[in-house]
Amino acid sequence: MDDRKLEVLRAIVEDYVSTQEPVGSKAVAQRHALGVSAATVRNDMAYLEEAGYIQQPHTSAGRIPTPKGYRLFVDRLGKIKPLSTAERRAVHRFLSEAIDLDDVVTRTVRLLAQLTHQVAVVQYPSLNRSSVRHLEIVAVTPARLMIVMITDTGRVEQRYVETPAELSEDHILELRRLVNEQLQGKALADAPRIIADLASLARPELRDSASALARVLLETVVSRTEERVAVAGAANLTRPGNFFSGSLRPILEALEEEVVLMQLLGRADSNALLTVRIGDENEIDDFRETTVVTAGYGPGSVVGHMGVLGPTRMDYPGTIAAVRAVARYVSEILEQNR
Amino acid sequence: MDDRKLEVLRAIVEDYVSTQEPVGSKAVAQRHALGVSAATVRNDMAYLEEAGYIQQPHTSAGRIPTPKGYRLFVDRLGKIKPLSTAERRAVHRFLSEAIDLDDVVTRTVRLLAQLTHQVAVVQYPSLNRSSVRHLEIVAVTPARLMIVMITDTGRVEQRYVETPAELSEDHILELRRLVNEQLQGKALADAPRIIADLASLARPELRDSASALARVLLETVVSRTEERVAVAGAANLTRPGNFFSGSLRPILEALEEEVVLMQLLGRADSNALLTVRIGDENEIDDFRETTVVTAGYGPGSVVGHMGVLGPTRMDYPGTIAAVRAVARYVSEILEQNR
DNA sequence: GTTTGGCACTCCCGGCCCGGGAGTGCCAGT
DNA sequence: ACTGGCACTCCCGGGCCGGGAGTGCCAAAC
Repeated sequence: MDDRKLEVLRAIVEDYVSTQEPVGSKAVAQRHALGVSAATVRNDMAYLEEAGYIQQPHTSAGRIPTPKGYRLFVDRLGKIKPLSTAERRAVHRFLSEAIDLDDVVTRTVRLLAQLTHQVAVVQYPSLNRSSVRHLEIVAVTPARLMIVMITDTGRVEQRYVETPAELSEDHILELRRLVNEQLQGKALADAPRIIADLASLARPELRDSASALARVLLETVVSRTEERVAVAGAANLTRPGNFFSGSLRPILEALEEEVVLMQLLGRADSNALLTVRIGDENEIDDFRETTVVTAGYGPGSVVGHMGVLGPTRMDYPGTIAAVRAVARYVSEILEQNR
Repeated sequence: MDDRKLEVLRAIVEDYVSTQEPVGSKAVAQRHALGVSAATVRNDMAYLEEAGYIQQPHTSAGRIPTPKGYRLFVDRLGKIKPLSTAERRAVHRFLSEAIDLDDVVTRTVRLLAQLTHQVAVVQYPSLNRSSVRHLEIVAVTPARLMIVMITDTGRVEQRYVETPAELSEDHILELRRLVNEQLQGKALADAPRIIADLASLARPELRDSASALARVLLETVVSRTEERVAVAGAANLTRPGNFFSGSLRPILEALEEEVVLMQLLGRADSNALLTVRIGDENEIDDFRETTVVTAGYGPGSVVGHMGVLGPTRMDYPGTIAAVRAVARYVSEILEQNR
């Protein structure tokens, strides 16, 4: 595979991304000073098509890249173009105004959508990668408690507990001390084990209440609300160029399914800095024409993922740069708030 | 205005809503046993058109209702059709599984979207219609506090406070007692007044910290995150019949703008049980072809609104019944959790 | 006076055809 | 190995046309 052939592929990808129209040999020869004629480009194109990097929508049309072609472009040809300093400054300013975790996530997802003109998805810090900062127990009525769990990433979870007996103010203080002694600073992944022993550590008269508490706590740390995600920029799906061959329907539906979104953001265990999944690499039927660019974020270690979702014909260098920059800055913020 | 003319209007609205196609005189005469011929119906139609209740998309097409026509239908003709018992049971089961306020809102908005096949919008309980259940103060570091406010509707707000001096465990206990004594059970609308005096009630050595705390508390109760809303069912915009004459773009954009959504849900001060705003009654340009059905909800008094948004050609009786039923049941749940 | 059947008229809609244009593949020449 | 030329293919948009649905009006009937 010739150097010039690679240049031709790059030209096709770049032109197609910016014009959204199949690109012909003449256009490539003229607009990118390759120093060869259109006929030569045609020969190279025939080769690239044979090799599966580009294709024709129909005979006698220009060429468009295949997923395989985009893959080669991303891996070997695209030079990531960093954000402008103005953009960079805007990111910093906008994110540093966030007042709490919810706000950080909300702002992040909007920012990503706006920077990339695509649909953005941000996962809330995953509970099983966080640790307990504090557990609070509040009496709502004498036999009804509210427990509030605050994690090191700033997530707050609350649950109600019905206790078998009425509890005095002192009892509550005691329970609060107990659970915090045991759980504070511990990783949530380890919490179930600790919680199992919780009741046995309480004084006999409190044991029943403690085990009711433990039951709800356990539910909280393995809760199904664990994987929350925020979405923004759905309107970008209707941008002229972002038109998907099918209808928007399945995409819009998928965007409301947490399960699907989590699948798109990637395995929870992946610690890769940045991932680009192109077309059918996504393994979900409705996303055959979709590219997903994701990055992990977190203070030190990865606690969640964020990403952007758009048509395979996207501006890869720009999108990758934006996702990476935002993920880095959010990580910094979480680091500071620890 | 003749009784039969009203029947003709009802027939037109019902047929148009179900078929999405202009309805002609023949269809009306046949399908709705009016006992008159098509020619007679034509005369009535001419009258209804003259009066502004229906219109022709073009000469020699059938008629479709105007917003004014829908309005008359809703006010005088539509008999609300209650949910089936199966639906009713599904609503109860689905909502009663909610584990916290967030979950209630999320489930509600999905339920509404699913029941009505439209876009659903639910406002979180408005802070200034709630009261304080409990305030929690947690030391993150000796000079950094986290305050968590829990309202009677179950909303949780958190903020960080940097204190001018390091505080001992006892100091924190004291501050916690102070703010709870002053604020517990008080309406948030009254809170600013109370907070203003907070610092003066603290012991001299805590006064600086108390006023730092008060500043953040004040910010919290008048916070701009006050009006949170949840949206679901955007995919329903792409249903065949829900096709808006323009593109989806402006609608999708509006759905991500809290300000616009709040405007659609209606003035915060409206206590009307149920509101239907048809077409240009919405006073927002992008929603000229949209109907919004909203209801207030809350334990006893209204603390927020929920609603459904769809094309003017919607199933009014069904939608109204669904919104009303869900709003009632959510109110019950909030009542129980108090 | 209201209702009805008849009838001419209007307008949309889908299918069809057609010419222009863009792009290709191939070939012979450099 | 590259280039210019050329015939070929196919999409696309515009224009044309006939069928069908629905109307408005009128004269006759109830």
